[in-house]
Amino acid sequence: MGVADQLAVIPLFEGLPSEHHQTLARIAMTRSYQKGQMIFAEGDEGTGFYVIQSGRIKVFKISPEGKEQIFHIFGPGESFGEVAVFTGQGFPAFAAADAQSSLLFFPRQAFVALIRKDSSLALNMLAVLSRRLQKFSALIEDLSLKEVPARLAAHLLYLCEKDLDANKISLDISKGQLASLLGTIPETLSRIMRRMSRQGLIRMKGSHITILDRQGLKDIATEGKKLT
Amino acid sequence: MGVADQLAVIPLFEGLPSEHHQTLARIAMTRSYQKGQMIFAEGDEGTGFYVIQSGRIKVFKISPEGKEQIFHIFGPGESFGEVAVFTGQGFPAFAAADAQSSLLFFPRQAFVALIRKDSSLALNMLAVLSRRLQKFSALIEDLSLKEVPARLAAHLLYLCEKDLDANKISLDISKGQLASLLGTIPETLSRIMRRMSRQGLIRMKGSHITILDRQGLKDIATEGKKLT
DNA sequence: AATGTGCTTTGACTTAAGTCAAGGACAGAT
DNA sequence: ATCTGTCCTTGACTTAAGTCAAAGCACATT
Repeated sequence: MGVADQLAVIPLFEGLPSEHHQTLARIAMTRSYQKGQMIFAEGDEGTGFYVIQSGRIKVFKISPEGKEQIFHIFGPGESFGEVAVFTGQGFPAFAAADAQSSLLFFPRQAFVALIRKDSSLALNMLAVLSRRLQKFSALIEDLSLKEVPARLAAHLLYLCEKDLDANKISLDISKGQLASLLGTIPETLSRIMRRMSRQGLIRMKGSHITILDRQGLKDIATEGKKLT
Repeated sequence: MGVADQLAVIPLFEGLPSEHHQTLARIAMTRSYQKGQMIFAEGDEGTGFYVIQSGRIKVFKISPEGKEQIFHIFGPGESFGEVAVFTGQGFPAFAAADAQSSLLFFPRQAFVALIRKDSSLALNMLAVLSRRLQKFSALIEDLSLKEVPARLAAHLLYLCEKDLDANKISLDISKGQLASLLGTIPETLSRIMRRMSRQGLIRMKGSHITILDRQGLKDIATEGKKLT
């Protein structure tokens, strides 16, 4: 399968005329990254953006004391680094490979030229950014208005909807990373998970989590209901 | 001055051919709001977005316990509510008038049709959303990685750059609102301001703040330097 | 099986920030 | 000038969550 065919099925490029997929494929450059390798740093000049072919990328910030807040973990078919393309300023965060990854890099100039010609591409991009803004809103809300148990409960429910695996979740990231994604630290996460287990809300075995009381979690996630 | 001329000078519509300003003016509808009046609620269907002619609008969320987090306070020439236009889902937050305000409402369908025809408009909108994403990134970083004194210090420095009023700031929002914007509560804000005064970093008199030690504030905002 | 390295858990402690409740201060209305 | 409501400040207290340090586990490598 050629690059153009891969592009045709990812949301950002969906519904475009296939000659545009050809053009996109022509301007894209493949880049590979080892697990742990940095893709760009906060402040780096935004010379283009990336689409993930395979692997996993985390976008994050680090405090002066070294604490890390993960903004988002992206998987195949998703894009990142677009913001810098349109603001003309540097990247607002760090990006690093979370696993061996293969990315497509789209250089800024060429891509902007393309977007000028194809309003569907522009609209798709607007939809992608809008959805990201929505996610960020949710994260801001969580960080400032909810406590950690509520964030964790919401996240578990989200995972189990996504995987629609009935009630079983298998974490594909480490618990340390999950903590950072939820804006907390591993110790706190661990303690809260234990409390949830004790209360019969979940069962835990390594990276496998079973949801035992969906309603109970919902109450903690949305209502102000407390975890004892 | 007609609406079209007003539109010509706001960032979102800058650089467009003037016949497009005419068209935009034709699809826009003027709406007025009293101070305190709700413009839309979280979850409301996103039938269009708004541009501010005059007044001030706050976009915010509320926790089940009633605590409020302000996401952004928008002034004349700025737009809000765009996200719902492009995701097709409901508004992700609340919006209310913070003062008597006059807004231009752009209905979704008509606006999307326009954006399809004019790629400069699309690019402008991409820039606006990208910049917002950048702001949100900064807010997330602040909320999860920094403590309140650092957020306040950063905000004060930001205000005094914006107004470039040498070292004097006059808050145009209440301290309660400032607290909500910084993700905290009035009591905490008050205490931290007092500590900053004691340390000779700022002088406070009602809603007038003078920055006495810019470097000291910078150290607190960016370095992990503590406020005693 | 033994070793080591990197996660995860646990406990004891500290701390930033929130809650509750009581005064002040200030502005507009009377 | 006085009232009255709203916002701001202050103090005493509580609490969620972070820090530090020490085990415990688990998996991969030798």
